[in-house]
Formats: sequence, C-alpha cells, structure tokens
Amino acid sequence: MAKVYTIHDIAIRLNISKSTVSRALRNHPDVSKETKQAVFDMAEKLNYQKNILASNLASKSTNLIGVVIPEIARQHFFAQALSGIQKVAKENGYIVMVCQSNEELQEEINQVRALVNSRVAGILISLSKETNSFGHLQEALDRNIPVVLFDRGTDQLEVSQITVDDYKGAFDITQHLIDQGYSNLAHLSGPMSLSISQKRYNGFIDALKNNGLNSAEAVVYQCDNLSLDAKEAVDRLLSMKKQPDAVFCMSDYMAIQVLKHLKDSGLKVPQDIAVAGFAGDPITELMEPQISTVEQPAFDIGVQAAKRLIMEVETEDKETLGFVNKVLPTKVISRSSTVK
Amino acid sequence: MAKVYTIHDIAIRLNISKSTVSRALRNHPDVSKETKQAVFDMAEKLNYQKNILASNLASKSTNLIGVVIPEIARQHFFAQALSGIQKVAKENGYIVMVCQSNEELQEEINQVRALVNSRVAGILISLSKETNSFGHLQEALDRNIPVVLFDRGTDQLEVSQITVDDYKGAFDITQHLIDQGYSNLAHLSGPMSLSISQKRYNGFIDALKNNGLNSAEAVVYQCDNLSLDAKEAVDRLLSMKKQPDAVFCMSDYMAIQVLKHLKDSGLKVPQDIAVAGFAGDPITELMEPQISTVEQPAFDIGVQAAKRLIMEVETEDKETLGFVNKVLPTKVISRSSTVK
DNA sequence: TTGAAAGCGCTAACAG
DNA sequence: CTGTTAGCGCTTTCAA
Repeated sequence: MAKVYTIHDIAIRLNISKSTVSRALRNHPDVSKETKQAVFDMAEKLNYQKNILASNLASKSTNLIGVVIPEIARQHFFAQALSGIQKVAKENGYIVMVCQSNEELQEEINQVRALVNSRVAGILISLSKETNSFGHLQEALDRNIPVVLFDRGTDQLEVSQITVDDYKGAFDITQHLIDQGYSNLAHLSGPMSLSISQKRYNGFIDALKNNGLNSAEAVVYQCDNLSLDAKEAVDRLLSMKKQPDAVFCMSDYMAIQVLKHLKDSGLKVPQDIAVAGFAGDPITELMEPQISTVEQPAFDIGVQAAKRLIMEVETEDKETLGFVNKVLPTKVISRSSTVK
Repeated sequence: MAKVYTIHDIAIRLNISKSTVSRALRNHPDVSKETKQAVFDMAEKLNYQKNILASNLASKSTNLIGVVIPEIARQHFFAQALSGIQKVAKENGYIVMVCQSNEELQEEINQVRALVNSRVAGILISLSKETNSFGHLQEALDRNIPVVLFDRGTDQLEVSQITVDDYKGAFDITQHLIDQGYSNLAHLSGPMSLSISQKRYNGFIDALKNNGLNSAEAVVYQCDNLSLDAKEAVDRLLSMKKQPDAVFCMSDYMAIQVLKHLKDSGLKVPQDIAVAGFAGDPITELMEPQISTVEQPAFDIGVQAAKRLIMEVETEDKETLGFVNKVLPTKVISRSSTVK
C-alpha cells in the first residue's frame, strides 16, 4: 500500500514549516515564488494529494454541493440538468453529490439530512411530488447552507429558484393545438401538489378561455402518480360522450404511453386525435408519429441553478444578496403528432 | 443561524467526558445503559448532528462510496444499476457520490482522482469506452481503496467484477432471429474497446457459425461512437447487394433509431427486416413495433456490485478475500420487431 | 515572507 | 464503565 504523504512530509523535506507549505499549495499571495516552486515540485514528486477531509474540517467549509432530484431514470430532463450542474461545479472546484428522493417526501428529508451532515456547502433541489413541508430545507438554511430550487419550486420558501415558464409553455402548446383546428381538448395533468402540474394546468385552461372555448367542460384527467396508468387514461378519454380530439400530456413520458395506447385502440394520430407532451425529451422525436412537445432548457437550468448556488455559498453578505427567481423560456416544438 | 452542537456541548451539559459521549453515540458496548440514554436524550434535545468530516478524519475511514458511470442520461441501465447501488449503500450506512465520465478517459481519470482525494471508502465503476489504461484505478488500489467494476469490465485489472452475460445474451438473441427464419443477419456493434461490444459481437458471430451461416460474410457495422449515426448506418445496410433481413443492434438506443430510419425508408419491420436491441430498456416496449431485446438485471448488478464493494471495504484481510468475477444471466425478450 | 501554536470535532489507545 | 491524553491533516491567527 502506497504511502500517503501530508504537508508535514513536504515541510520536513524542504526544511520549512507546515504553514508555509499549506499556504504555498493554496497559492497564497505572500509566499515567495521560489518557495512555492519548491513546494509544488516536492508535492509533485511525492504525488501529494491534499486531504480534503482535514482541509474542510480546519477551514469549516467544504467544496461539496448536494443535489437532490426526484429520479434520474426515465426523465431526460433531470439527467440534462445534472450535466449542467456538474459542468459549473467542476469549473468552480466543487464536487457534487447526487441523491434521489424517488418522489417521496420522507426520502427527500433523509437525503437532505445526510447532505447537511456531510457539511455540504450548498444544496440544489427539485422537490418530490409529495413535498408539502419544508422543515428539512429550513434546517439546512438555519445552518447557513444555501438552498436553491430548480424546476420544481414552491412559494412557501424564501430561497432562490430557477424554473421554467411552465405556464406559458402549456399555454402555447394548447394554443398550437387550437390553431391546428382541434377544439375538444383534454389534459392529462400531474399531481397538483407539484408546482409544475399546477402551472401547466393553468396554462392549458387559460389558453382555452382565451379562445372562447368552454374550459369548464374541458376534460382533465389528473394522475396523482406521475407514471400514470396510460391504458386506463386512454380508455377513459375514449369512452366519453364527446370524445376529445386532442390530448395534452403534462410530460413526454405520459405522451409516449398515451400515443401507444391510442394507436393500440385503433385511432390515428393526429387525424383522429392529436397528442402533445412536455419536456423536450429527444425520444419524442423518434416516435411515430413524432410527438410535439414543449422544449425546456434543461442543461441551462442546471447551469443557472449551480451558478446561483455557488454565488450564494461564496458571498459573505447573504442579506444584501437576497433571492432570485428566474424563469427560463420554453418553446413549442411542433411535430406530426399534432399537425394533420 | 442555528448553533451547531458538538460532543463537547453534550459532555459539558451531562458533566461527563467527550470520549464517553463519543462512545455512547456510536453505541459502543462498554458504556452504561443510563449514560447512553442520557447522551441520546441530550443529543436529541440539542439536535446534535455528528460532524462526519471530523469523524472520518479521526477514524481514517469514510462512509463514502464513489460511483463512476459513463453517462446517466439516455441509458436506463445505469440509472437502474445506480438505484440498486444506492439501496445497498443506504442499508449499510454509506453515502454515494455519483460521477459521470461522459465516455472519456481523461474525465474518468479526473473523477477517480477526485474520489480518491475525497477519501472514499471504495469505488464502483463502469468503464468509459475510451478506457484502455488503468493507472487511475491502480492508484486507488494502491491507497487501499477497493475498486469493483460493474457491467463494463476488463481483464487487465485484478479486481472484482460484476457483469452480465453479454456473450450469451447476444448469442441467444441471434439464435432467436435465426429461429424466426432470418438468415441474412447484420450487426451494429459498439466500439471494440468496450468489453461488452466484443462479447456481444462474439456472441453474434458464434451463433451464426453454430447455425452453419457464413459468419465471414455477416454484415457488421461498427460504431466507434455509441450514439451512432443511425441514418448513415441504415443507408449503408440498405445499399448492400445482399440486403440483410435482420439487424441486431448492440444497444436499445441504437435499435430505436435504426427502427425509425428503416420505417422512414419505407421498410416494414419485421416483414422486410427485423430489428433487435440489447439492454431491456422499458422504452423498447413502447415502440411500434415493440422491439425485441436482451434483458439485463440492471438493478441487481448494482446491488451485487455494491454488496461486494462494501464487503471488500469492511474486510481487514483483503488477501484471503480475493476477487470475485460474477456474471449475471440475461434473457431474450421476444417482441414483434423480430417475429413475422 | 515565514514559523509557532492553537484548534476544527472527533476517535482511540491507555489508564484507572 | 469512564476519563485523560494524543492525535487525524489541515488552516489560521499572531508574532517574528
């Protein structure tokens, strides 16, 4: 087993003090050029690796960023956002720890606690669908650990939030459906506990109203579970007296499944019924027909959220920094699933 | 900002020593029941949270497990495996740090170094497609940090490996294609630097031979890049003098894209040409036609790899523990993309 | 520009 | 069963 060297070893060999080595390694301004070079050389020679544990303990700060997301699988969005986060973290010398809440509040609480215990410098989180209390996040804040919400936010917590314009995205794609001549729209929504479900629902409803359509009669099938039973949903839509001619799903994953079951039921998309999703998952482009969706700047959300978090972590005067509430634009991608 | 209490605070209040508090908290056998209770109560009252940094530094061990995977997005397999890893880690009191190599060796090296620097207890890794040197892993091993490979292994390193029977999976699905009456098979393989590409290729070739088919003439389109240019690949297959009647893709993601382009080219699947994938991604079931694939026990791979790693971490006598090389079974899922 | 000394919060012998 | 004493490896005053 290879010997692990410490600043002590370097100091001894160079016949200087530990403190000087420590300073040199951190490129501290008041260490002479020569000393620094000597230290660097020796560090290189010994393959010295700083013990981050000790460093963090002594400096009472860490280079860790905790990320909590509902789930990685099945949601291209989160994977993309995560990439954005990792890029920014890396550029700034932070390491990210990723946790999944599996859409469960209790699990989210556990993960946040674990992160706080690991003394992360800050937390980036996208709330689980069950999250209706925020004590776990407040605990982090109380310990002076900044928290930034991304994508799935809440107005019950005073923290920075980077989200997407879910309302407008939903409004726009609904308008798109109407523009395409569909008039009897249905919406498969997500659990109303989720801010994004609410906003997308509102966008849908308002677009109907805006076009003089009877929003009260609009068919809305609410799925408390994000992975809905698509077959059941489709059967229900098809059994209505006034069958919808278009269905806007709150997620691409729902749309993919709905599309399948509609086709299995013998309907033609988009002739008999149009299908639209939300998220901009690349897989929508590979379906037949290609599915119209609302593109989100997933990677950019990650980037912005991470940048903001790091700023909050590194700013002494949090008071005057305040909080930011950034809403990024969405864009309708019109494809053949909604264009007759 | 809330005060963060330490064992010192508890000790003072209870008028006992820090060491006793430390022991009590860890449920050390030789602390009296009463003392323990008192300590627990006080800890609870103060909302004491152990400083893991300090704990780890003092004990020279951590409860961190580092995981390095090629990429999270686009590959359901890794997300699933990760879930398995997290489950086991959690059950055993470990926290996992996930890193992506983005299929790049340099990035993989950086991530492994960062993990070693963070003093992880062990590393779970699925090699990037570029990985052809193993110095970075050797460095970890030299520091007595166990490394366990999962899914994508190598025979150039003496470590435990948990993989899937790629060879047999490929062999079986090729046999399945032949059984269905296809005789002019093509294979879209991955980069040969990847053990899984090699094994799947070998399985394919051997199945052909085994059936008296001319394996030398078999069409193999090798994609150095895992995200192949499906259009180009399809065009090439279709422009052959002797057009293949079945194509076995080394990944589901490839299969999905190939399916799309084949259909765009006016071919009927599986009548004109059959398409099979590999991985068992749930999305294959939602395609039209549903895609036949080779199911891998993704979650279980994660579970087994994590269990083994933890065992290696916690065993003093590594010598007699040795290494394990576990190959989990695969299963052909026959669907309509390969059944006329 | 450098060094000495104290300490981050915890664990781990060693005594008692 | 409990306390004392040393650290873990690094950062950070405070002096020099």
